[in-house]
Amino acid sequence: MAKHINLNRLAYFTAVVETRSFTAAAQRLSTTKAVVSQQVARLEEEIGTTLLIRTTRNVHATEAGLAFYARCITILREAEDAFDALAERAVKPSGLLRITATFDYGISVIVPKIAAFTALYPACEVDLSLSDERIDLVSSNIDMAIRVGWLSDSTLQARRIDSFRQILVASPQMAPAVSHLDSPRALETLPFVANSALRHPLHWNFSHGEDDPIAVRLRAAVSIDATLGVLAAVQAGAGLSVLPDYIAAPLIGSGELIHVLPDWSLPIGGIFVVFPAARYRPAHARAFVDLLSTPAKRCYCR
Amino acid sequence: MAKHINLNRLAYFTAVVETRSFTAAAQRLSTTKAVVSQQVARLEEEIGTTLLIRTTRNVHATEAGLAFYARCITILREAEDAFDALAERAVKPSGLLRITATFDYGISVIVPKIAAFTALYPACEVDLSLSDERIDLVSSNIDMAIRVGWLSDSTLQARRIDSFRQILVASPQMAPAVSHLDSPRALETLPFVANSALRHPLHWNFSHGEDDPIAVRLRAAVSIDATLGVLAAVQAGAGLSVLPDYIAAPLIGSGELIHVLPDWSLPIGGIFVVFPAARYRPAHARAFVDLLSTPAKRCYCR
DNA sequence: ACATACTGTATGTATTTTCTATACAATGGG
DNA sequence: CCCATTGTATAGAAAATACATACAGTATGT
Repeated sequence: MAKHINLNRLAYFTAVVETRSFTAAAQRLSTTKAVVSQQVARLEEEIGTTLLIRTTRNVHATEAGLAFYARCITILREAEDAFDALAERAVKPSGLLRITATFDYGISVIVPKIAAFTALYPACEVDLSLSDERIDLVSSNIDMAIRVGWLSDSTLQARRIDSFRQILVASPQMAPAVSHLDSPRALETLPFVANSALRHPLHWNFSHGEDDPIAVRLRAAVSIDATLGVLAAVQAGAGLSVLPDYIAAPLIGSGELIHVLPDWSLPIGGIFVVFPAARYRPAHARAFVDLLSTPAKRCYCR
Repeated sequence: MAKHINLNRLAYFTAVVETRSFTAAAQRLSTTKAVVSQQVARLEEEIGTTLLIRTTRNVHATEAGLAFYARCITILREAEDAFDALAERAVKPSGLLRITATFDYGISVIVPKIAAFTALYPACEVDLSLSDERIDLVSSNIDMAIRVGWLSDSTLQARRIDSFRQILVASPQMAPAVSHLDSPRALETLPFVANSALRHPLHWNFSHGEDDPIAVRLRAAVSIDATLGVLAAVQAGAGLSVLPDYIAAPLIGSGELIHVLPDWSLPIGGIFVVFPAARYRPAHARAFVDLLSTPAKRCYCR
């Protein structure tokens, strides 16, 4: 068996056959005739067959050369098509985009974005997986994950696409107990719905203007490991809790929740999009991130 | 438009997809994993798309990579077929073999050889062009020419496959005039049929044993430019002439011609097969030359 | 839990291949 | 017969590839 086949030489050979000239072939390939001559010579050497008969004035293919040429052009045509298809895919978003996001942010922010995205790029399909677990992007073949809070795993490529405020809320039925509060200290005796998905569900730093933040340790009446569950508990009157603005703001606006201690603020969190460690991002992923990064016209608080 | 496509990288990529491992792919290609890694990385760089997602423990193709892989395997399969077809053609004689030969030698020697050749290689067809002219092998797309005598054109590749004696003959009806001759000198007054296809149709050097040859200049009663025409003239009694042994011997054996001055010999000529200046000879041409070179069991003179 | 073996990648160097820039022999046209 | 043009040859430069090794990360086996 021959060592290895060098497919790159096929292009030189076909160019010579088609132009019936080494010089013209060199021009078409924008190289020199010496290179074309050498490449074709090596091709013939590799396959041990004379493909072209050259005189100083004329070039034409042998019988074997003609048969080989016929195969070459289909091979080259197919290769070109394959590369073109990739290039098109790289430029024009298409195909299936697999996303994972947390329940809360996914439902309230990502789903509307996806709707806008598929309207913009009809060639794209989106598969959204809502889960608060940290799924392995590679083994699940996921193009991007939307993660809320603070990044822990640093091996993956991430990009901050948004930030969120955390808001202390209560149900309107608790208004009598919370509307007169003027310091976070007073919260320590009130029932609190803990979000056990957080790293420190009961420890909160409240800031007021330029003053130093006040660290408060709350008392968990209920612990739930999903933000939307916390919301339900709060709405059911189980206690106060902290919710991200993208959840709380609409409900505060509609009066379904009340903003407790509105002059005090909690740390700002980040929304990150995380990618598998791929060198080149597919076009649909790039396009979706662009859409995510465009400033939404939402203005939850204030 | 991208610079240039390097088709050689496709083999590396497909090997990784099929083995699901860079290491295994390297083994299959009998190279190192570092090379495979680099080649695939460059392929991805060239096309600007991530084809494979690698973790330290696992490799699998992206959506784009899978689509590209599907195209790659057909391309590689076709290329392999194309090269295999060439190799087979180089090994197993097949296809059309174009030969040109002189009328005389062609008819008396080549045609029987061709019959044997096509019987031996049923996949071969032979196109024999009988002509005493020196045809241009390249422009006529001829695989080999059988030439008789002495080579003049040295740019072509040639190989001596046979030699022939030249025999002074006459028709039996001239026997009274020639049977008593004992020296070539006596020929100068006899009618001679000149073969004007030769370079010096009337000038002949007769040798006798170890003596110096005797140069004789003959008188052309008739000039004909084809050996078979000369034969016909001789048989018609137009005069003496010199014929190659492969023509004369059978006729002498059957008594249709007589050998004049049988103790004197004329220069030995060569039979040459001439090829176009191709580096690699097609298999059917090689096989035919092999057949030509096998010593025929003919023994015309003596 | 921890050592281990194995993964893919990175790096530096050697080797091969390809390119560039000539010069050259051969050939056909004017 | 001169001259332009053909394909090839050659040497040196540049690039690509191969090789050997080292490394970081992670499954696996105990």
